[in-house]
Amino acid sequence: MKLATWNVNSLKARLPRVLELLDKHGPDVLCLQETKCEREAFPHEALAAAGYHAVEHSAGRWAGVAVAARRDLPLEDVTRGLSGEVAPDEARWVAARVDGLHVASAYVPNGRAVDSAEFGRKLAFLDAMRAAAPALDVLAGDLNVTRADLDVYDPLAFAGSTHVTPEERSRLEGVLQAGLVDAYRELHPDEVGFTWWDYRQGHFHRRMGLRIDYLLVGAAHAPRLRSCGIDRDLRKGPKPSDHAPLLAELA
DNA sequence: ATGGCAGGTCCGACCTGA
Repeated sequence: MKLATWNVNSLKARLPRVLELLDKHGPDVLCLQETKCEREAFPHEALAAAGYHAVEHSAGRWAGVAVAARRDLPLEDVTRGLSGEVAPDEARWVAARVDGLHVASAYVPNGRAVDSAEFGRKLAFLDAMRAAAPALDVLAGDLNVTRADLDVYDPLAFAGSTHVTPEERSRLEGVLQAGLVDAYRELHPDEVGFTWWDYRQGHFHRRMGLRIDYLLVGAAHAPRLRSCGIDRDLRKGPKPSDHAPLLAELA
């Protein structure tokens, strides 16, 4: 079973690259974040032509998430929105049962600044994810938290910023303690695995990134993990997202 | 020290992202 997750920063702008990913990797399940489209504008037809179908939770110009799957894998028990989240209309969570697995696609709020109201809402979203985690087999998405300093290109430069604080990191650990395993870190304990790079100043080519996208799998599935990696090639080329997709394979 | 890129939308600056 091939799993993938990608923050596409507009599904409309990124549709050619998403189709490229499907053709190149043929994942069974692809979780998407920042689709940034109205529900009516979701490109179901283009995905169908590529052999996929999808369920989405959309909020127009901001956020938006989806779970896509190979056409022969039904998407059942769809849940839009995360129980306990502060702003359910922001479309940051969609979950479905695929091939017996309960899969969620998550886009955690950015948090803006540590002293902002948005930061408290980010922590609340992470707490709500912890509560939902025990019922999940796969929690994939842009969690907007670096798990450790290894996941930050310059920890000193990020001191005092969001994405690196003990408050955020302890909540991410809480999600893992609820029964999930960080697939990339499980297979690559010491490797840098950035998934996001600022568009500006050539950060991507200077390898100045963050690891903020995750594939978390239920602890019972961890022994089935065969590979997990980031496809940097999809961060290159025409009109890339500022995130690269993260992929994993379960035996 | 500042802004730098790319997406969206109120089509022209402004907001958001991380």
